[in-house]
Amino acid sequence: MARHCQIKHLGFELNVIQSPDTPPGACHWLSIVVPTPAHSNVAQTLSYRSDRPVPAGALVRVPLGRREVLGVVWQNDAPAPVADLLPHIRPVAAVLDALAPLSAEWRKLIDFTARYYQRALGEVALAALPPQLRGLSQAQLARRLNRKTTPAAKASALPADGAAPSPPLPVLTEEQARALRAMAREAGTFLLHGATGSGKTEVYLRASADALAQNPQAQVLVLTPEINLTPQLLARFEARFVPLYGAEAVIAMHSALTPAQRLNSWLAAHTGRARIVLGTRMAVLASMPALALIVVDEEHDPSYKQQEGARYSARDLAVLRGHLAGAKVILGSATPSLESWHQSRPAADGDSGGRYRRLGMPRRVGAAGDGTGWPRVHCVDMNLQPRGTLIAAPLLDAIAQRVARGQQCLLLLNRRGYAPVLQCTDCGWNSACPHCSAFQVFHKADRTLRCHHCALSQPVPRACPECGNTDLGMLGQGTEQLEEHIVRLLGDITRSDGGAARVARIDADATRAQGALQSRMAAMHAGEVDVLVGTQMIAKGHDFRRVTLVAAINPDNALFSSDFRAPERLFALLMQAAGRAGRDAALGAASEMWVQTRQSAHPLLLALRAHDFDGFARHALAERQQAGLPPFVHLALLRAEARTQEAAQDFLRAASDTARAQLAEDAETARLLPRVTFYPAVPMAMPRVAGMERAQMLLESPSRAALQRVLAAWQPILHALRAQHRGIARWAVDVDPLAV
DNA sequence: AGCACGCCGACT
DNA sequence: GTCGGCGTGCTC
Repeated sequence: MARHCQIKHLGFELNVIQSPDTPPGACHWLSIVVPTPAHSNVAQTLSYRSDRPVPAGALVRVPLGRREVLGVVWQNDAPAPVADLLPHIRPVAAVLDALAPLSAEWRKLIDFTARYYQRALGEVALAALPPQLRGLSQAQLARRLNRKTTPAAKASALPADGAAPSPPLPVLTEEQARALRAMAREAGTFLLHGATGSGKTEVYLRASADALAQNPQAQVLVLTPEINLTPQLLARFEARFVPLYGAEAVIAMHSALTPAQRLNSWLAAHTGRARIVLGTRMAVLASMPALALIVVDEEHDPSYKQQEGARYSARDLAVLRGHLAGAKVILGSATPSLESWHQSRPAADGDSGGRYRRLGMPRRVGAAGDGTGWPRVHCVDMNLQPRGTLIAAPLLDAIAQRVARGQQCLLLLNRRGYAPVLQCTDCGWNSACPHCSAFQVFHKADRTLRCHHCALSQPVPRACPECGNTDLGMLGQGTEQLEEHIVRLLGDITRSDGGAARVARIDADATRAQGALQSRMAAMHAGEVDVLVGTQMIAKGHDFRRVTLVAAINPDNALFSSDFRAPERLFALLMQAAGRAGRDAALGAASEMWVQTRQSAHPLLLALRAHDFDGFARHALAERQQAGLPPFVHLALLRAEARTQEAAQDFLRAASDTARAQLAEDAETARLLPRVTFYPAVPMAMPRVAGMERAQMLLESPSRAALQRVLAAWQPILHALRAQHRGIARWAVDVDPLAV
């Protein structure tokens, strides 16, 4: 082969020296990644040949079975495949050489992601590319690229000569300046712990400006939990950088884009035309050849963890990617995840400290004197309220006063619908979903019973389906009922302008229609709403300048959840919600946060009252350490779905037994076994969804590496076992699961 | 995942 | 006699 290639390179026609088992013209063996699903037995890369050299990272179209698919060259001039495979090797169909190859750094990132989260390389690689790229031929791609660089597009994309002077930048607070100086001094990952209103976004903007100014190619990646909840972040980046670098320089990347927009965004990032990519978790895998800075806003947000397919944490991958690319990483939050908090602990005696550098900004911008401009927290003890109270009298009073003064209120209730359960007062029938271990929720707006876990939706029965009793009762309260309730209670309250109080609701039901969320948010901003009722959707991202009262109506569930992260999430939600009140420092001191609870002495609520994240984190981390939970141990889950709970658990038990037996046989893996605990298979917290029984098994280890090695060795065992357990509909490994 | 091939019921 | 149900099996 080598001789053949060498001579061909000199321009000779050398078909004569080909032996019968050598395909004509083939002299470059390529390992190529193709879109193979996680649960397939296809190898990670497939071998193809090409008669001309193809660089690693190149996008190619290759035949796969009857189809032609998009692939990425993982290794060029790979060693010749084993002899019995040779006759099956097919040639590459086309090389999309209009595009620069994907960088080695990107390939390393994808490779790590696939291995760490136990998925097929091809699945991860192709999922990171825009779907439209799969269907594009070489010619179509070339046309697309040309269209993007027409003179007209170029002219409009570039800032005008002698552009209007950009508005003056805000003066930095001492804390902001200090944080920026610290980031400028060293490389690595920073945890920016900044109170709501302390000006974290301005720090992101300045750090981005620095990175972009240092190198005319440099790119910045900004991750945000949900882009439609944080339009203000995108608006601020555009306002700051479009005048400097042109309209094409700031692009969005998220799943709500049309396929064409997604392709365009990806191409802009890949070619370097985009200097700033602002996106959701998917954007962490975008090709950005000159990445210099990654910002992860609200780094504690659970939506950074992908919940299907490759279940990666975009926040964790951002840190890794920063390391691979030599880019700085800023993790920003008012309530950091306990993982990041622990990872950023300062060095102390006997402890070399975490790998991140922690930077604090406790003060709100414009806070007067020594105050922090933080709202006061009131806890209402619901044990002292009449049974069934939805809004306690003192809270209602406070709301009425605010409304009369022309100020806005936010009421948080994390339950959609009117009532969570419908029940017969006679025979005990209730609205249990026939397909899920959950209740169908009563939605009054369209008179339906709806299960929030499967698609089931049916008209509300007029009478009990079991006994015919027409007296059906409701249990619990949701946002619809809260809205109705507050409208009635505020009926005789008039606003300062003499009008009636206006109530609006924002939750997944109220905002299903296209643009409904935006229009309701706009009405709120315009002051056309006095009281906004909603789920946690309203606690995130949006700054409502005139809100001076925020109330959590019934947050107690989270205090007793079986999910060990529930308290952390609740604290973040309440802290975030409190931050919505009085964003203007002038109003901040006059603002209030109300919490209705039966647990007013709970340490979490005491910490909230004192605005003491450090205290909460210290307490929560001590609990985690004692209970042997992350970040002090590493977890992985094996999940299985089957028609019966028994079948699902049988599979998990077999997986555990086989794994331990096989791992023990090999000296290399036997060493790891004592370091990894296999817990018994148990039903999931929600055991039945859409007619499928779900079970899971927890694996725990103090060593990430040991857990990884065991999981990797487990993979082929699981594939083989699946064939024996026919009842298993699906199985998946979840590394670093959010909830167990 | 696609997309085959492959072996058993109601129709032009 | 065919059209087609989706059960197993492969993809360099």
